[in-house]
Amino acid sequence: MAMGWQSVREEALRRIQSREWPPGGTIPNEADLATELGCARATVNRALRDLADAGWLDRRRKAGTRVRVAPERRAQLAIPVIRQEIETRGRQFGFSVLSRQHAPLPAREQALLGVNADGPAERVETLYFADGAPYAYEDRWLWLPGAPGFEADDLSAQSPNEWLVQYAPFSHGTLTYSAEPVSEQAAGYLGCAAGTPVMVLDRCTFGPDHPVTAVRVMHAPGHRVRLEI
Amino acid sequence: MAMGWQSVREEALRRIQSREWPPGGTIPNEADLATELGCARATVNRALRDLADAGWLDRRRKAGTRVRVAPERRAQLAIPVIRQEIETRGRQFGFSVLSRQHAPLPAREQALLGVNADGPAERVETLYFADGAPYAYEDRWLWLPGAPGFEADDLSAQSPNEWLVQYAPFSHGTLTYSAEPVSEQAAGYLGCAAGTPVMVLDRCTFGPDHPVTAVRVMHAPGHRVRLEI
DNA sequence: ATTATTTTTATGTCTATACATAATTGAATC
DNA sequence: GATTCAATTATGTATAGACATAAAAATAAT
Repeated sequence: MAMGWQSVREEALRRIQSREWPPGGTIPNEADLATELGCARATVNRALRDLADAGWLDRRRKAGTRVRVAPERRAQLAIPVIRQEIETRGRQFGFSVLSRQHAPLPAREQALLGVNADGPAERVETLYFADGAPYAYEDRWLWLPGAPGFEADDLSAQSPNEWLVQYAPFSHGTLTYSAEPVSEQAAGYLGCAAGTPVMVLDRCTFGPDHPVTAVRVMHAPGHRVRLEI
Repeated sequence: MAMGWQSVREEALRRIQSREWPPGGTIPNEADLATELGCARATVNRALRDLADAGWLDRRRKAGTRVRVAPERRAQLAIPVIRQEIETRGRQFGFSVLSRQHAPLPAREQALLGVNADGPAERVETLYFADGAPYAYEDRWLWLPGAPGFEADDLSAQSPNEWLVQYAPFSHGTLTYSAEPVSEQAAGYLGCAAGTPVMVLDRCTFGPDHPVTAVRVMHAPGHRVRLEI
């Protein structure tokens, strides 16, 4: 009857979903399960640890393992890299840098990035296309010390979006989606009426120590953000 | 120098982020690393497996372990349970069931859930409040065979949202966010002008075998969806 | 009754060893 | 050169055993 950890995981998940192990209840300990299933405790441990990571179980030393009443379900969203987003749908990717200039960080971006005004910064406005049609308008502020080499790149080969993925990949940050009426300016770029509801993504990116960039992406009307659970 | 797997993970991540192990490059094999760091291969294995799960490394048998060029960063979104969403911000949760009736599944929901029209279904409209102010309007369709017991509940104690979390927790599904002009009816409930841009969440939930529910949630203007990476 | 202390226990982790498996490498063959 | 097949190798997994650790439970002291 020897089982691998994946089989143990399956069996345990089956018992959870069938309520053989009811929500909130304590399940048998690792040693007993190992005996019952005919495998080593380490194998059971790996399976149960995996289920705990996935949010099905709660484990605490001595207290034992219990079935989560409301399994913590997390939806995962792959970080949007616009080129990928477009090309995986079989459409032609394109972009055009609308403007690029050095300028002091506006107050809003200073606050988002937690930087003082004095650092050198650059603003880049970019329009992205899918099959030639406007896909998104991006207004990006870079804190230059956080993105060394960006200044020198002419962005002819790759978009700012891709540049950052390639040269400043080791970062964390936050994404915030909201629904807003599109600004008059962005409406012009996106080819829609001003005030049309659009998905706006505000994204802040930080390197290990320093802030890197704050971006506002206004998607063309109809854009959807899809997550799986 | 003996290190636990977490220290090994830290050290490996440090080498990746410092480019001591450059993007695209192959890193030393587990056995060598174990020797270098003074621990067992299993410990290194666990650390590297974890980094691979997190998207930093690519591992293939025989081919070895290499550093991902563009680390796959995923943002995680906790599944929105409206009560939690509101209460974690220190606001008072409330809800009111606007309507509840049996009706055949409309074509749109049939398609979303992959069900034929014949099954019994129920529609529930709910308005959610935060500190007494409208927070979201929910239009939910339930496929009753997938939610046994729902019909009998009078929803006085808990909202449909919570009912499902509690009684049909073992599910998967999809979430789709979009920005749309609010319908005239929903605008009335939410207390805003018709056509105002709002975040709309379409959510389909499936049990292990059967569909359960299709929901459309229209959030009050200004709603934000925040993800961390 | 309350508090402090010890014991118990289930999970967390590490180790050495072994074998399994996928995939590359290289040799043998056509 | 192309194809087939075997050898090699790095990761994947399983195991028994050991000790660590957190926290509950039991006990002792106040």
